[in-house]
Amino acid sequence: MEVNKQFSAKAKHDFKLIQSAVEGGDEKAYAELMQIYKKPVYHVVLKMVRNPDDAEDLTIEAFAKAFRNLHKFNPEYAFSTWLFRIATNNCIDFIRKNKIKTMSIDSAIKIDNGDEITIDFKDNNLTPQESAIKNQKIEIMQFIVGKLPEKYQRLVTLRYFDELSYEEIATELNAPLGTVKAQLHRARELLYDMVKNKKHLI
DNA sequence: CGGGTAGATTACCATGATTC
DNA sequence: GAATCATGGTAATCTACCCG
Repeated sequence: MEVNKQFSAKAKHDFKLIQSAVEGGDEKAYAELMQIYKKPVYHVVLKMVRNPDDAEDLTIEAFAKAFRNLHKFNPEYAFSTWLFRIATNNCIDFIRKNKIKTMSIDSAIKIDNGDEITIDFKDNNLTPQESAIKNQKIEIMQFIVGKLPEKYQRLVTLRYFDELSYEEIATELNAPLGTVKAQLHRARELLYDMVKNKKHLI
């Protein structure tokens, strides 16, 4: 592990610790790294989640992840940079998870590929006209899909209206399969979101 | 039943945009 | 110019279903 000369003494010290941690399995080195960075990481995390309990958890998680992957650490960058990125990414994922959890309680949308598209609205302004709305579900569906970012429109159209397989879509769009899967997943996420917050529809 | 597979979800990370 | 947060790509993993 060659240390870049332009790093500060502090950063160099970090590298030493990392080295003895990862190569020598030195418990103390781990402890010291944690000691040094625990507070800063905690504060970063806390700012993102605005909840001390979650911040505690996420801080520990971040360290766990970082240490688990210490051998993959690229010494081209300062350790702090790397650590913070792990911490923030972890937070982002956490926040995402929570967002999903809190929605889809008062609204549900279901898409399956048997040519059936159903949308259920279940919130306070339930009216006798609700059934009428349901009759227009496909139109609504197309309307909502029309509001998606173009990228996703394409995906959703191919998948749910043209009924192509993931692989076919991947070929069609010349994109990796994993990308197609993830993007479609996100498109669905967006749809849920839109149905929930109807303001987005206008 | 079990293993094969399409599809769905999740983890991980990089980069971009925005704000301070 | 760093801090903060969003968005996106990729791959691994999980799940449900089918067919033998």
